[in-house]
Amino acid sequence: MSLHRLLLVEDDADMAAMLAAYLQRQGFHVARAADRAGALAALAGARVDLILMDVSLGDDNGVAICAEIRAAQDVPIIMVSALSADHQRMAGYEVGADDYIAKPFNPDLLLARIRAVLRRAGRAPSLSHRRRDSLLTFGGWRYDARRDEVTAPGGWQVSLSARETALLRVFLANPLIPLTREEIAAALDDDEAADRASAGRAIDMLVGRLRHKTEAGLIRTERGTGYVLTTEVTREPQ
Amino acid sequence: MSLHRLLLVEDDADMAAMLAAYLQRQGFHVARAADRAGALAALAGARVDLILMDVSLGDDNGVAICAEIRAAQDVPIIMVSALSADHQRMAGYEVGADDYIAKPFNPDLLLARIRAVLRRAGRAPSLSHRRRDSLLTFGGWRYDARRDEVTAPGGWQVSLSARETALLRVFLANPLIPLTREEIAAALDDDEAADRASAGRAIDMLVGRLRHKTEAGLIRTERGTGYVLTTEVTREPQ
DNA sequence: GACCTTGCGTTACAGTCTGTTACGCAAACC
DNA sequence: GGTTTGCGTAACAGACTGTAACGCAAGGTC
Repeated sequence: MSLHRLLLVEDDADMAAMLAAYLQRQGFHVARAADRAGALAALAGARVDLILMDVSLGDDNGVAICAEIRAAQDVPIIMVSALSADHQRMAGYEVGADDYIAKPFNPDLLLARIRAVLRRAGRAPSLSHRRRDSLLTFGGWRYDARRDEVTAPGGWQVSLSARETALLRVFLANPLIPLTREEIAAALDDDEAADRASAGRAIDMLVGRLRHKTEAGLIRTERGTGYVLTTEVTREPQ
Repeated sequence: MSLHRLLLVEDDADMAAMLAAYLQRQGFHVARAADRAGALAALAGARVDLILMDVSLGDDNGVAICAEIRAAQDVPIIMVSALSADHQRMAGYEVGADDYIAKPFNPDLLLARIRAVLRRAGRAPSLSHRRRDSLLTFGGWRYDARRDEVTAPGGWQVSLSARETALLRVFLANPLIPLTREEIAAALDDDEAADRASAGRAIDMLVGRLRHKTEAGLIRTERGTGYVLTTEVTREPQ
């Protein structure tokens, strides 16, 4: 595999130089740009495998540039911010960044994330799949597919197990539509085995647990049929 | 699995074009018809897995056409209406439509309903991203991504836990390349927690367990670095 | 309305999975 | 050869998840 080409978009010259040196030592080709114009020029000039972009770029807005690039090309982007404030973090996501890291960061962690994003980008299908529905809202609740985080209307985070999260995803993919236990089982196991699962009452238990953790009328029972998510699901409006 | 074939019956050319483009991008084959005659012709010409029909079609009545098609064939139908009035909705159901959606609709909701109807109709739904590298061989071993089955050279099946399977996938995606624990952790959690995981020795344990179950020199230790899969990985010609 | 049947919610429980800790061996370094 | 560092392994504990059992509630029948 040839070397990966990173484009570093950073207006702080010292930081940019340090990062570039570090990344080159780690085996990457590194191009640098300080502003929007430079970034677009670099993108036009050569193949770029991944962009590392500072959120705050003097006059320019990194988030806006990220969205602009995203709209035109399919280049993975990692946003870098000096602020770890949460709203900034969210802003990075909405725009379609593949990952986010806050300064000051652990160089090894940055490296791990770069490699993870590159690896994910290499297997394109899952990437676009995740980006599409990464932030969903339903009845005041939020689900962040990227981090598998569920947030209650009050802002409290609810921790779900792997299977509960998978179940929630099934419901979110089929809002307002009654689902039979067989359908749920098939969707969960991503394969057959629906017959086996439909025999027992594992789905009932799973729904019960999810319902208990969300403790709202989110999931209603359709007696004799199955279960329904009672709310619409929209992509993050905010 | 071949793509699902949708027939779009819609007399508004702009709406039809937009919907068709969207659905094609989502991985469906889309045929279009603007009226009753066109719809029947399309049905006669090729297999159709699902019909998306506007209720109001100029001179023609979508409800009547729906009933007509229903009487002749067993094709799932989703009715689309510009009116969200409930009696209309009921009319759509009575006529034999499988579902109903009101314009303007959320594209994701439409997609979810299409998938739900297709699933209920007994046609295999599910994601295609697993299919890509479904059969991998490495050093005499085989991994079937579709069934998550691992087969030893002798033909014996080895059962791996979810996490062990995920780890194996990471190695298979990076054959002959030494991976640090941080990289492995990042790839496994598909996100951060690389910092947390790198502290403990969970990865060591995981590798140890996988190594024990495969009990071969498949995974070698790179002292001071991490682990490597020692074999090439090839895609099975099926 | 009284009674019965069926379906579901809930609790208890057990098996499995997975990360942490501790200990000992092996490799590298002096 | 002695010491240090890194890793393999066993033991353990906590979490996750499916099964079984019990009881309540919704519908159905009279």
